[in-house]
Amino acid sequence: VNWDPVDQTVLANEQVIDGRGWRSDAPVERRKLAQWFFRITAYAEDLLQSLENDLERWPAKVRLMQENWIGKSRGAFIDFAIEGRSKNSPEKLRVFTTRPDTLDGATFLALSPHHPLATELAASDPKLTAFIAECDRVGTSEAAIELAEKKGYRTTLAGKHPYLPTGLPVFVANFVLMDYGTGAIFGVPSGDQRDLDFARKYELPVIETYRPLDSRDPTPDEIERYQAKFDENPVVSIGNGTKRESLFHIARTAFVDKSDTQKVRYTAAGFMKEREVTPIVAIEKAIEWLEKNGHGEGTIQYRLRDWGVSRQRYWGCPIPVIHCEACGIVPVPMDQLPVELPEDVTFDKPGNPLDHHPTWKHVACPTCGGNARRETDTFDTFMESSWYFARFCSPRAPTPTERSDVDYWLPVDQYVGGVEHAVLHLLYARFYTRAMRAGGHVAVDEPFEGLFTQGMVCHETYRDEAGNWLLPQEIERTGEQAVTIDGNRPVEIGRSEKMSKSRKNVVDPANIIEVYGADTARWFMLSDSPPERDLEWTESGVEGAWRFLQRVWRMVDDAADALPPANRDGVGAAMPADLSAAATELRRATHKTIKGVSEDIARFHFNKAVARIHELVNRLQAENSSDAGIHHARREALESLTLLIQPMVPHLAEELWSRLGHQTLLAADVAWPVAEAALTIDEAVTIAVQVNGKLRATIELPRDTASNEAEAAALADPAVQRAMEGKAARKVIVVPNRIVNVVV
RNA sequence: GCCCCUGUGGCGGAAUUGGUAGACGCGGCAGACUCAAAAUCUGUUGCUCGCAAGGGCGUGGGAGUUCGAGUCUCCCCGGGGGCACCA
Repeated sequence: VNWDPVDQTVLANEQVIDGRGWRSDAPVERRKLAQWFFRITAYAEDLLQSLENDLERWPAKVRLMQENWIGKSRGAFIDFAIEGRSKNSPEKLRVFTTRPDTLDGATFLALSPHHPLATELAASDPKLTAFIAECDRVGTSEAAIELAEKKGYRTTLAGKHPYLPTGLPVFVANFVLMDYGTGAIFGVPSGDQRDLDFARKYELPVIETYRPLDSRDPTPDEIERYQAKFDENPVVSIGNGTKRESLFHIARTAFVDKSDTQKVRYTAAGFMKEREVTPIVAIEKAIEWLEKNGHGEGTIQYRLRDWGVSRQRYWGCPIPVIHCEACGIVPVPMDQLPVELPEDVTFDKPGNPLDHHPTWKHVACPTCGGNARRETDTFDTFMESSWYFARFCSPRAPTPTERSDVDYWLPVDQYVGGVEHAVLHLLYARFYTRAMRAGGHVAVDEPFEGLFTQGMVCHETYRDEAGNWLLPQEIERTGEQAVTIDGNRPVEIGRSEKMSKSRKNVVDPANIIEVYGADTARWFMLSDSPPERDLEWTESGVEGAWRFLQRVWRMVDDAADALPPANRDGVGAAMPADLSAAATELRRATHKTIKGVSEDIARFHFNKAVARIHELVNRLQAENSSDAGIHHARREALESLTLLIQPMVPHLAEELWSRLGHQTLLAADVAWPVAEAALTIDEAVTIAVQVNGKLRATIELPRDTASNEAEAAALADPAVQRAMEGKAARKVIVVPNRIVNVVV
């Protein structure tokens, strides 16, 4: 773990900045601590499989992020015989590799500084002890790793290659991780850039294992030039004990290719007869050979690590465990749960207040009654969010869940959240649900059937000449420039970013609601951009939304008195049988809008739904017919409009409903409108006519006009004839109700 | 470094999934109303040549497939995100 020696607490990777604690600025150490973990790795395969099979309504991006995070790798354990070891160390060193096919090129072995063998060697080697301590001082942050040099310490041990005479010196190396694979690796400089860099540094040979099929052998001239360049670190190639020529193409760049389609040529490959195969095939051949000859076995490794849930914090749920000298670790008995936090804690010194508390941690052992110590670590904050949805189904139940309730409600039909939880909350909750299933608390595997990841709200950033961040209301914009409101100091306009308190690019919803009302704020947010994308908050955009809502109100208010009486039961009045053409056209517009908006909302395309509503309003305002039927059609249109905007602007919609003469409550009493199918289809269609793929005319035809008639109509169009320049049509493509393309 | 997404007017974004590119909104321009302004309304608004009629060009760049490409394929460039001593 990352340990902050000043604050005396574990830090998450995100809280380590340039190798130092984010608050204390002290160099972070790596420390081995007794911590509680949840064995999420036991579900690695299950979690991975369900990503593909059970989460169709999750965004592909989130599924991919989880897939990468779980990080499944097919590979092999290889056991190398070790020479020069002490009597009680194991005979063989086991390494993990995803590329057993490159075994020919192995020229060294490397251990993690925390590998048991390294620890053992360090006991009698002060220099190695110092080297390991140095490795520990380097933080685990990205920046620290970037800066850290790849360093190795050459031990007196040597590994034996399974079938080649190559000697394999054993290093302890700072870049080998203890918690992935076996904590030991074999190095293949020709097939891995990092191994190549390492080989250069410690003057290890580079042995080719495979090369592109189309590569040729180097000419003597090239070898000479190559040798001149790298004479201090010669590249040699040995296959089956026979000396080969130097390999210029791996001089500086390792050849790393793991294609499952592209074959490569293996230059030696003692584990198979074939020479030209894909690496994927070669990997399986190598595993076969290892297993048959007792040098190792095929395996699958995951990058996913167990979930460390211990926190040295006061604000958390105490981990319900008691440590007893005599009985070991004892769970707190059911009847003593929940363990409650003491309220008389102090925060006057660094570290965990629960640990400092004079009495809280001293308890009797539930098993033997002797003196025992309560666990003072608390659970990670992600614990609670991992199962709240199950608890919410029956919040007052005496048990964690009530099966009849969770069976009824779960899984969650539609979950909405930010993508930043892709490999935090969303992964933990999936794991936790599986654990709850195993414990009989729920019956489902997956907590969230559908997932929608919405974007962030963004705003421009502003700073004064001193570099201080300014709130949007502290500045005044004029075109491209901006000045402070008070002192007319110049303001630098920065790029738009996710709203945050630290950058002050926030807009207080209370102000917006005060000036424009909540309906306007909602309407703008929904209309501006698709919800999965970031939203750029702009004053002018809000103004526009506000203007539109004013327009809708005026339109309904002006029209209401001339309409036929409202239908007490709901939408619309009975339509007269002999509707005018204009009225029918208006009805079509209404019903097409109902259909479109309903579909858009179901697909989360709120901005498109808003656009359609705009179109209907524009259409209604342009309507200037005055026959009797139009008033019926208008009532239907206005009431439908009111219903369609209700989910987005509920206050306005309720007012409109009332103004339209209704006594009922729109939100509670009135059903969502249903489009009449016959009215959602136009009788005439506009068909585009192309000549050689270029648009030359559009023609109006009745819907479903026969292809030969559409063709004739297209060819008769003067603009089309002009474009054809008197030539005969060689070919005419007709797509019904859509397009006619004339090829001349 | 590896993996993924993305690129459309001045801006946010549409485009029935291979069939009229730019819906709708913001912004701009012109006009009406007004003593004037605000508000509102009308028209116009991809670029370009043209008095006009009418052309030409156009979805980051280049090639390809197709009667037809924003949409499909390949290469390149830009932007964003995820992972990262993972052997």
